[in-house]
Amino acid sequence: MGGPKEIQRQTGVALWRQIADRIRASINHGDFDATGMVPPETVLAQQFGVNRHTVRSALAALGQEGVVRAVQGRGTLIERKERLNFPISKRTRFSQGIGDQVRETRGLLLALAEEPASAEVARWLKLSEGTGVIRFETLGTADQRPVSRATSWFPGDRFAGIGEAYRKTGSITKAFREMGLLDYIRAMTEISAVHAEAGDIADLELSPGAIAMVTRALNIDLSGVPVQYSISRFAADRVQFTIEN
Amino acid sequence: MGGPKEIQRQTGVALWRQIADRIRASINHGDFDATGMVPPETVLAQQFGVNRHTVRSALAALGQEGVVRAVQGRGTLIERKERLNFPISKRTRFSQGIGDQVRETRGLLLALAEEPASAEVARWLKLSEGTGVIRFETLGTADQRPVSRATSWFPGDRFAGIGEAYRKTGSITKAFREMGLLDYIRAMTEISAVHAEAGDIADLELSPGAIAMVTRALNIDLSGVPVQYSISRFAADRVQFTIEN
DNA sequence: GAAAATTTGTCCGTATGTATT
DNA sequence: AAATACATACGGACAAATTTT
Repeated sequence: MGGPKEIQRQTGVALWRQIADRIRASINHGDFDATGMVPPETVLAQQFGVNRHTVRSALAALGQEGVVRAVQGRGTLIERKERLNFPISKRTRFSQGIGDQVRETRGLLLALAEEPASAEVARWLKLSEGTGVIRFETLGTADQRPVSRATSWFPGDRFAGIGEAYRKTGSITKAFREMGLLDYIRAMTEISAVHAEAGDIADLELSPGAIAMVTRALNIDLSGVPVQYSISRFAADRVQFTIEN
Repeated sequence: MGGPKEIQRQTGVALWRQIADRIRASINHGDFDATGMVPPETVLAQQFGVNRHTVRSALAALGQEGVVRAVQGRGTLIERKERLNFPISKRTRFSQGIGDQVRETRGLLLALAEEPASAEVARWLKLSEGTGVIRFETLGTADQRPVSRATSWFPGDRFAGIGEAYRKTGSITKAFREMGLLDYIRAMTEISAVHAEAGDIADLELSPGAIAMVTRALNIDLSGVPVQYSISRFAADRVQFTIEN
């Protein structure tokens, strides 16, 4: 396909938008399946008979959609996506819910600290502000792909040593069990969506402009005492949530 | 603040990124509260000592974040955002949940049609594929701002005439009541986030690159019979969802 | 391992179109 | 009608990252 593709000027539809639509269609049609990449910008520019910058605008739009991901020096990769489903219920656990969808799930402890509770953390954990809490920074992966980046807080007195337990097991549920907490309940989950920030892009291997779904969740024990408050940031193009009532 | 602002070249951080960060900071600092708008691109370009296109890259990034919204011929408006909270539970209803957060909520019926059920709709409503269903296209607004754009399907035989009832009342709950269905339950809700498509941008008054949260939900009556399946698209920067267990 | 080629990223400059004031 | 302001498109130059030679 050497000749210039049929895109039209002065129609009220911007060239970059027409080109983006055509490239998306080609991707969906499987034209680039051999390489998994879009042709170089210079090649596309020549094929469409436009300036390279116009092609870049088109690819930028597709990047925002999550259809492609540009890598400097390498090329523009086509993103394949299968979404993991996270069921949210009283029994919500990270690894359990998606256990049947992937081969391997892991929780990696990035950082662990003991600190005084902020006003927000204290409110959710029903502690006095400044009480000692344990903070986890964890990365959730499924099949070697990062899926979520979470910050969790636990009451410090009750769960001293939970860091070790988590390192050993790679699971909050199992760590709780080692600490004598046999069961817990998801009391509240809040979900919103934002544009990925620099930290998300690094931790979750996202492209700039990607979407992060942010959840704030509270877990309580069977007598209603808060045991974990966490803020998680998910790679939006790799997950969805379901609530079954 | 007349002179050129301090942005640095050759630091490994792109000029447009530095400028975006500075403009965001100025907005948060309230520097532009008088007009509610960012200064014109040409002015910013001069202030920062860069080309207008570099400023445009910065503003485009802020547009993606939802911080600003450019309007051709007018200027670049600063977006104020207060997020509406949508509780999701067995008793989930659009207007009820957010009733205490806004002064006025409305549901507007954009389109109404009777059609044969697609495979997907039939599966959720537990009908045979091709059975007659009623399709609603509705726009949800809160305080004159569009919040959600929903497509809903109802079993055609049971709810013939529901369009009229909805037009009169502006509420699904009340329309159901007029049809003799006094109560219903939210059985399932699925939440994901995507980049807004052209339709979202038009209906929800979003900027290109904004985020849409997509929910798929099923309502059933008290004996478990499906009464409504709907796919809704929310302006992500105006909403959040909470699940209370 | 080093050099060259390839490919995307950033920035500037200019011109013209389109929408609003 | 004119001025203002954003939108699109082109052209060039160089930087940065990766792959190939």
